[in-house]
Amino acid sequence: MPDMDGFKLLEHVGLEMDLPVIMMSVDGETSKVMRGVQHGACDYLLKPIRMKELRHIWQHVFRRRIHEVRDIEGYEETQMMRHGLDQSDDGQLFGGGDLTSGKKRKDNENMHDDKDFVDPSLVKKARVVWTVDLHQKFVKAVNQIGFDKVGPKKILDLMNIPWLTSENVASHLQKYRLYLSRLQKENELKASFGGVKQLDLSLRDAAASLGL
DNA sequence: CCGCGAATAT
DNA sequence: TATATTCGCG
Repeated sequence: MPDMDGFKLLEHVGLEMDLPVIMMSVDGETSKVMRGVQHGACDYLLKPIRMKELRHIWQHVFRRRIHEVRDIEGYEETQMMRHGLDQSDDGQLFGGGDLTSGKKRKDNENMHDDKDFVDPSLVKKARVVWTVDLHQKFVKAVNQIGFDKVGPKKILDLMNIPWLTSENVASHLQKYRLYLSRLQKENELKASFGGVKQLDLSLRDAAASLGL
């Protein structure tokens, strides 16, 4: 990336993609690390990264998530301002029992022993973006089937786009129908009350309430 | 169980 | 607003 560094990328991701970010760099300068974390990175790991860190990398995301939840719910809990610098190898990423001195750490969700699997609840499924291109295929399929017989499944098949689901199509179809009915409604009104301007709104409402 | 689609949620 | 998810129905 000739014209972008990790920080700029971090900014873009945070702004446009809603993905958790963990920065990695050989540069351990405190200011850089803080900058990364303060700008939304879940953590900042120093290279070379050790296997243990990698194995527990999800905890960085999870820890941050817990903080967010607690903030919202108004928990106070004095969490030491720890930015990413706890390079302490397997260093208790959750700050072990140290912070909450004395209290024993119960089997919190933290204690996850299941090593290697990423919590699916942390991974967001990408939203489908209905680009013009995609929409055109959609419309094409709809017309090809016939307005009356359309269903998400048929459309999906005709569109032939593997990653698309029938739910995606169903959702879009719902919107599409609303859009069409809106057009139709306007046309009907214009047809019967052509030039009338000021009364447009009240007439529409009257017609609607009468079930016309 | 499946496919829909209206309602509702995010 | 755009898209996702839920839920009752046939």
